[in-house]
Amino acid sequence: MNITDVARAAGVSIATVSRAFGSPEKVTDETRAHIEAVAKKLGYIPNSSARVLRTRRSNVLGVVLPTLINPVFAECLEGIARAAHTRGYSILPITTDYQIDAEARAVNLFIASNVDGVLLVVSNPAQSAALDNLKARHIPYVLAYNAHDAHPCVSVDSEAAVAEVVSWLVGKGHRRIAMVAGHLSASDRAQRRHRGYLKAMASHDIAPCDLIEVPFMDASVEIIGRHLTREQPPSALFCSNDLLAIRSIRAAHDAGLKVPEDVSIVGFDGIELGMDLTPRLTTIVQPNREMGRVCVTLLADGLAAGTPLTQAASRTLAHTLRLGESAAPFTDPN
Amino acid sequence: MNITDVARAAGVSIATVSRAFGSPEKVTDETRAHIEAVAKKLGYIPNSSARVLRTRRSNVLGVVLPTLINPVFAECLEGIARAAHTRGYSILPITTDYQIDAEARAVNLFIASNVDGVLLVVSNPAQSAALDNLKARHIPYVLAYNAHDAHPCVSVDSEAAVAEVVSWLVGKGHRRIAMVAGHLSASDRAQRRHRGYLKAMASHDIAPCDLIEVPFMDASVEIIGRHLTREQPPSALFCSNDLLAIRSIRAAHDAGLKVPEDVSIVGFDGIELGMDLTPRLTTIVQPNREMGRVCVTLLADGLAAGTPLTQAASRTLAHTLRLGESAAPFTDPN
DNA sequence: CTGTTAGCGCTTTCAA
DNA sequence: TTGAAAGCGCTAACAG
Repeated sequence: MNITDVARAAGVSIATVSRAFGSPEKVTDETRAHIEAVAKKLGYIPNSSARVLRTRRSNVLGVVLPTLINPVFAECLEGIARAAHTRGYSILPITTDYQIDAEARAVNLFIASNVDGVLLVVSNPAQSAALDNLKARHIPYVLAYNAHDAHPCVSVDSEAAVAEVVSWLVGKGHRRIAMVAGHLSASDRAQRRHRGYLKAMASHDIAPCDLIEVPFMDASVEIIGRHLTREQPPSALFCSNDLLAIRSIRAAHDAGLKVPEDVSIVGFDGIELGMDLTPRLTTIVQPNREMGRVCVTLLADGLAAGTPLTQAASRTLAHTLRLGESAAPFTDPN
Repeated sequence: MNITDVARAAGVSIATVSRAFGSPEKVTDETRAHIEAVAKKLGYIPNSSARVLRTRRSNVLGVVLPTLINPVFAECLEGIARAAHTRGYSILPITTDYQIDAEARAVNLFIASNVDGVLLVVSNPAQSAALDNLKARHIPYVLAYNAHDAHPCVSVDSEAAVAEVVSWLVGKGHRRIAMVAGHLSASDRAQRRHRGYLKAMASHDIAPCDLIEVPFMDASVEIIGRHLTREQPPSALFCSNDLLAIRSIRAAHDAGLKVPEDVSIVGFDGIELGMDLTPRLTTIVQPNREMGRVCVTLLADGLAAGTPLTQAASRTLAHTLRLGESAAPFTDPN
């Protein structure tokens, strides 16, 4: 079932069939209707491999994300999918599970697939074979959540956001505020947030606590628990993401501590689920869906205009501090 | 940068380059190494549109899921992605947001893309244009989470699972057990679970409560709350999925009820997050990743064997009841 | 407005 | 083992 079959059945040339589908305005309403009817009866669907091969355009955007288990990226992907669909693009999403070489593999697949543009969340934009490859081939790309001078990025001002939430905690009387993060080396996001934490603490003339680094998600509850039960435990935990905040709440509970009475816990990301949790998560909200939407817009507009996308296209989106129930004013346990 | 460039640079014919990539054994080790070196230097990546057009094989599996916001499907997709990668397939995932016509559109896209097989979670397998289309074109497909006689399906025994958790509640003294679900019409899963609930209640000679139907996720907390504060409120809530269970916990809290002391709440799905919540979710665990893996295996094996996939290939995977902290023995409030 | 035709990059006979 | 050449389905000149 191909264009030739349809042409024969409709009694027209393949060129006319092609036009009826690709540029309907170049064909009489009558013949177009006829061809559509015939095509429908035959169940004809144009072969996109052939079309892509011929036109060198796929109307596909490649998407590289760390994981979909973290709802942040699932939400972002929903935003991407919706915006892409609106603009006539399909998406080809790949998850890397935080493996850097998977980023490069994904990009190779995208190149083979003739994607028109790529949207990525990478580990380290400063040093990325995947990005080098895209740049060398002049394939338009945008980074989401990452922030780097040399690349077009859509992100929030992490340092400012962290400063905001840390200042809020300080304003509520907290002094022993510890930060919880995954491996800092796994993402520039965690590093930025950590830097924000250090700066914020310094700006309030408070000594930062040692970073609570959680190398494996499985062990996180246990590790956080150890820090909550040590001598002079923190009265507040700033978690690098909401998933860690959820686990911190669990760890507190296991340690016999009440949240927020005994320990305040704040997150970062603003996953939608956080609003339905008990206690509601206090967190920095990033506009995750919007983030995806803006990336697609940048890509699609650049593609439409034929202008290459550069770092100048970068956008910083607004974040908000969502006050939930997982953080409260400091109360002296003594 | 195409096969011709590489051939020229390597001083061989394009056929030899093609073989060096596609069937290395048909080429001398020496020439293969030479071609690989040249190709690498040139950054050559074979154009898959051309390959697919020529071979009519894409090594791509289409995947249709309702949404990735529900972690059940995100987890399943992780299983799919991993298994697909292992077997040399890429995946092309599409989310429908529970819109039936989006299922059909996705399948059309898959056909245009020459996918080798399709994995779906549909709304209603009994009546699905998407499935009809796949069947008519002899494209191998498997359903996940759905269960239907006429299609190859990978699922758990929902009715048995629901019976298990309801019996557990009854065994703990609960009698007023209500079920919470989204629109029943939106998925056969919810319908099956509801049927399981009715049967289980009947088997214990307990009158079922009216179904608490939650049409929109946004309003769910409020709606569930109304049911918890009515005259003779249920002492236990069986939720059709974990996301609803989380919202039910929220609703209970808002109504001034303690979970599980005042009301027991159980879910269905076994999302990984449930284990880290406070209280830990009591729920029926489906092997979500495994589900994805099995689907891919079925598809890939069928493709390798060249045998069409039929309902005979269906698999029922084992579920488990995970006892968390959100459900406890019934205590009379008086 | 419609038809003819070349060719996108690749795989695969068929011959050498 | 390698090369020459046909052709997968489609689009876009170009001609009429």
